Parts: sequence; C-alpha cells; structure tokens
Amino acid sequence: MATIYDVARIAGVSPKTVSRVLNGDAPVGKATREAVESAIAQLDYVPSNAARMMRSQRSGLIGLITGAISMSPEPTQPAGLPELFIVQGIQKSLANSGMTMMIADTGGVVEKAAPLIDTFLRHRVEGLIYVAEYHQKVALPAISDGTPMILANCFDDRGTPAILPDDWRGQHDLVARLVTAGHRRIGYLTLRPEIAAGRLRLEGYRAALQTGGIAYDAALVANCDLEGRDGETQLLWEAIDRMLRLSTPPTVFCCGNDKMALRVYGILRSMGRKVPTEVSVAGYDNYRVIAETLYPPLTTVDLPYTAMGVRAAQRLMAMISGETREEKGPTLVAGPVYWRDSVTELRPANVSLLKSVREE
Amino acid sequence: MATIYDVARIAGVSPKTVSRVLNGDAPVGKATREAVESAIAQLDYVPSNAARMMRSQRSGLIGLITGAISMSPEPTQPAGLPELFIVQGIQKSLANSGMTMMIADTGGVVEKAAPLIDTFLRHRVEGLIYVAEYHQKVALPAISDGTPMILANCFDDRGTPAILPDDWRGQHDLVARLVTAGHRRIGYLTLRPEIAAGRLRLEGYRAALQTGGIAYDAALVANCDLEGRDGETQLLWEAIDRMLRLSTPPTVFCCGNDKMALRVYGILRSMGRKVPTEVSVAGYDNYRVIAETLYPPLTTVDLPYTAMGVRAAQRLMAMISGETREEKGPTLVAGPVYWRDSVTELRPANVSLLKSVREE
DNA sequence: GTCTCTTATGACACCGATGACATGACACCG
DNA sequence: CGGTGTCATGTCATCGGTGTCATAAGAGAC
Repeated sequence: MATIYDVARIAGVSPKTVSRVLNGDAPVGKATREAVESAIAQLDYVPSNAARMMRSQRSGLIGLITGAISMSPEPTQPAGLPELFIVQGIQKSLANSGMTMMIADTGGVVEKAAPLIDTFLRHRVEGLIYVAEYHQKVALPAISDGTPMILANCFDDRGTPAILPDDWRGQHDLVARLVTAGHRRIGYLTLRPEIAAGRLRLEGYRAALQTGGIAYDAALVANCDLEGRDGETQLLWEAIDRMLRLSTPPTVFCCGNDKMALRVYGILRSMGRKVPTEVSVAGYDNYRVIAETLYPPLTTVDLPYTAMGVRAAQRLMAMISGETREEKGPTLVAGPVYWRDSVTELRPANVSLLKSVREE
Repeated sequence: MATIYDVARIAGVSPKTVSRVLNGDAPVGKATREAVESAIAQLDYVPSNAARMMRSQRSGLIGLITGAISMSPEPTQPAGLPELFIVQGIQKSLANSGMTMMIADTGGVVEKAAPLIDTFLRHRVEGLIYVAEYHQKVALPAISDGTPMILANCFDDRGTPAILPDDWRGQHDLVARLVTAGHRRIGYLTLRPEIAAGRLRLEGYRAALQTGGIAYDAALVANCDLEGRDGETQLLWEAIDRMLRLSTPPTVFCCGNDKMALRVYGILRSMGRKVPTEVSVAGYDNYRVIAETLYPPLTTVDLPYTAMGVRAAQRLMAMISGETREEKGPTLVAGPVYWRDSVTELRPANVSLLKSVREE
C-alpha cells in the first residue's frame, strides 16, 4: 500500500504538502494541488487511519456490543432480531458524524462482554453502546477509563445513561385508543411480569382504564407467557375460552406482543370467532412481518427501535463532545399506535375525537 | 490514557520489556514480569492497536458492508432482517480468528458503497464482506488494491467469490419429501421469476417432480409475488381458488416463502379448508417467528443464513492467509427441510423411506 | 527601496508500539 | 579457563501520518 511519502515523491513535493492537500487545513498552490492529486490517483493512495490516529489521538470509532447477533447455540427461543433496528438507527446517526462503527457480540454470554470491551478500548473507541435484545436490566463490567457508554434497550443500577422504550405509554395509548373506539371490556393476555415490558405495559393498561373510568377486572387479565416453553398456545386457548364465557366477555383482546397475537388469530378462528367483527385483537411491537401480513392487519403499538438507536447515538455523541447540559436518567422513547383493521370501532361517532390520540 | 512508556517507568524497566510481557514473544524474568503486570494493573493500561498496527502492518480488522441494517427511509417493504443471521455467522467465525469486525451499511443506496469501502481501506481492513438482503446479483465498485472480498447472499459478473443459498436444492428436497409423503398434485405459489430465488426454486420443484415421475402441470403453478405491492392476498386467493376447483386439485400448496404461507393459512381458513387435514401447506425460509408460531407449525426449508455467514468468513480467512487451494465460483449452502405439522403424510407406510431425504 | 504581511512550502519531531540488534550475566562444555 | 550458547534486558530506528516552526517568494504600504 502506497504511503504519503510515495505520493510526495511522485508529485515532487514534501509529505506535509500532501497532507495539506488531503486535509485542506492550509492553502496549497493550484499546480501543486493538481500534481498531488494526480499522484494520489496514480498510486491508488489511501491514507492510513492508524497513523493519523496516532497523532490526532482521535479514532473516529464507536464500539457497539450486542447479544443480539449471535444468540444461544441452539436458538429455540429468539427468532426475531428486532433490536437490529436499533443498530440501524445508531448507524444512521453515526454516519452523519463521520464515525465508523465496530461491532461485536457476546453470543448471549455475559462473560464475553469484558474482553470485547477491552478489544474496543485497544482500538481507542471514543464511545461504547450496549444493545440488549429486550427491555431488561443488565450488569456490565465497569469501564475503568473514561470512555463514555450508553445502554440501549436496557438499564443498570449504576445510572449509566440508557435509552428505553416507553412501554407504559405505549400500552396506555393503545388502551386509551380502544376506549375511545368504544371498547369497555378489554381482555389482556400479558407477558410475564418478571420482565420489564410485562410490568410496565400492564401498568399502562391499568392507568388507561382508570382514565377512561373503567374498573380494573382481574378476570380479564391472564399471563400467557411461558418464556418460550411449549404450551403457550394451550395456555392462550384456555385464557381466551374462559374470558369469552364471562357474562360480559371482552370485546377486544390485547396481546403481550404481535407473536402472541398471531397465535390468538389462529385460536379465535379455530373457535369460529371472526376477527374483528366478533372480537377484536391488538398486539404490541409492530413486528411488521406479522402485523402487516396477517389478515386482517393487526392493530399494534410500534416499538420505536430505530428512533431509540438514533437517540442512543445522539446522546453518545453529546457525551463525547463533552456537552454539559447532559440529561440524567434514562431517555424514554414512545412509539405510535398503529391502528389497523383488527379492531372494530364500536362507536364510529367517536372517530372525530381520535385526533387527540397519538397515532402514526 | 497510559502508554507503554508509563508502564515501563513505573515498573522500572524498558518499554521493550513491557512489550515482551504483553506479547510473550521472549522470555522475561519472573520478578520483572510481576512488576510489569502490577504496573499495568495500576495504570489501567490498555495497549493501542493503532500503534501496534503501524509496526506490524496488520490491522486485525474485517469490514462488513450491508444494505441490511438501514433500509429505505420509509421502510414499507422490508420487514424482516434475516440476513442479520449471516452477520451472526460471520461474527462467530471471526471471533475465533481474533479479528474485529467493522460494520457499515449502504442504507440501501448502492452509491454509498464506494465511500464505505474507502473508509474501510483507510482502516486497512484485511478483508471485506458484502452481505445482500436477498439472493441477488450486485455490481459493486472494484477494489483497486488487493484487499480480498467476499460476497454473501449475492454474486456479480466479475467472479468475486460468493456464498449463496442453494435454492434449487432446497426446493427440490422439499418437493421430493412431499412426494415421498404421497403427494402427487403439488401446487406452487411462486415468488416472481425476476429474482434468483424465484427461478432456482421453481427449477428445483420441476426437477423433483421429474425424479418422482410426476408430470409438470402449469395449472398448478402461479406467480403470487407482487414485489411488496398491495393486492398479494387477493392474488393468492384467486390462485388458490382456481387450483382447488381443478378436477384433481392439489393436496399441498408450496409457497414462495413463509410470509406467503402465513397469508395462505388465513385464506384457506377463510375458505373453510382445514390445514393440514384437508390441504397441506409448505413454506420456504424457515422464518422462525412465523414457521414455529403458526398453528399448525409450518413445514418449510431452512435458509441457512448462519451457515452461509460461517462459510463466508472461512473463505475470506482462507483468502487472507493466502491459501492456494482456493475454490473457484460460488459456494452453495443448502439448508435442511423442516418437517412440521402443516403437511399430511398421505402414505404413512412411506415414512420408513424418509431417511434418504435430508431433514433437520 | 525597505518593511510588513500573506501565501506556499519544507524540515523535523512526535504519536506508541515493536523488530532488529546489542549487551551483560551465567551455565555448561571440553 | 577460554569458548559457546542461552537467558534477560536495553538501545535505537521505524511504521505513516500531522503539529509546530521556519523559510522563501511575492504583494502591497509607506
């Protein structure tokens, strides 16, 4: 690979002048510039970032760690990689800042995080982002030197800056929208309460009911999340069957996520109940492959992964440039409700009111 | 950030000795080693890859370019990111070789590839991998210097080494398996023939029929792929309806991919046809969120993305280490048939023969 | 004509590691 | 006891750029 000295020799100038042409940090005569540019083209010269970095002490690198990309060796459970949208958002933001992203993954093994961080530090990354596969608490090894770090889709108890989905608000907005559409008996087939999303969304559900003047009814809520183990379909079947036999059965089922909604579609059809004319269904995640492909298309709440990635990158860049007006605590990012045909409007007259609700 | 000189001073030795402790490339006395290690720990010293790289002329970096991560600004069409499994496979392989992966994406815009390649060359990556979102032909700018490059999930007409899914074999194996199960009228709702997967899979379908002694019947094949535009469900409905009215209707529908199969489930149920007792359905891709969640679970062919990633990394590493016994032409990677409950065995007696067919 | 100011360019050291080579201290050999 | 080999360590140059400073050539001011 050609060096700046080769270029200088061919162009008949000093290396420093070549450097000036490359960086435009001082005026260069027209004839000289052209000679240099021609030499560069002739040699296919590409400057070395390593050398540049040694002097400038800036790497232009951001390290990204995720358990997302490689999962357990026998990936029975994790099927989608939605958090890759977070990476997309990060990448989009960073490209504008001239940063290059290095990426590595833990393969789902937490212990691998430390050596990966070390590798990144050797490359003198200017910032680190850790992306989790779902909204959760994590415990990463502390970074001894001052390299800034951001958590995306997760948080820790050291107060590391975090970007999180606003699960509470998402479920709240969806349920509020259902209430506006006239639904008052709202079944909720929840995720397990052990995970953050499960807890927060249930709270959002309750808050929206309260605002709508609807009493919470425990008979309308069932945890149908078996953590990926088999039997989920049966659990759903039983919960749905039980709720539909109530004296005032639900007119709509909210599901913990879109995947669950996909199962619920099959179950309701097997029961001979038409969606949405006889019973409505809503999901969560806006997992497009499911939500848009299902018939009828699924009403759901967007998990704003891309936006979270953008925010993560922005907040990291702010930390790197040392801006003082730094937010404390986690940044919550809310996603819009995607209103599709899987939910009936029980009172069409109300549609005019809908503008007050956040929608796509 | 501490340097090797700081460590040397604290430990009371020369920088070179510190280097020796770090790299273990020459014997170091026990007492000296311990002094150095203690100094390293005390200073939180992390060696600089940039400096190391300048001398060794080896970066330990691999550049990965993909259009996968960030797609069109208004992502209506691309919903899944299955090719990220390719990245997973690559990453898994590279980690074992001590390589670090840099990643960037074109955002779907081909013109962005050139500057990204340039960025990677500045970092003196030792190899490049381009990953496409689906099996296709691409035209990338040539790499002027000799940096090795691999195409994954795509190919060009310059003969750049490529890793491709064996679509022909996948569809062939699936259909052969269907024949073994007793199906002789096999409907095929295809992807559009303009894309590689559409063509190759159709050929595999025909080849398997021929081997099974079954005549090809054009009435059983319909292109139901509208390139993401609306109306696909209607097109599917019409094709299925027409085929089911044939004097000898198909006993199974093969679908161009799992997403199409998801639609077909809904359509068949709306038509009042039970899957799989009245009619069987098979997909392609083994898109787990769909294939495993659907009821009944979907018989499909695995698109071996992870394996392709592994192969891509292996082939690249072979090129980097300059091994001569280099394969020519594309590497085809076949995925197994995942036999699930969406297809009926018409002749259970035949099950004993199945061992000859590749399965999970 | 001389002084100053700008423009254009070069000389040189330095960033942080490591390869090549040198050196000093022992151990072992005949 | 001198020769030779091994171990442990140091010296110095070097990788490829760029920051700092110096310098030469004109342009314009007085």
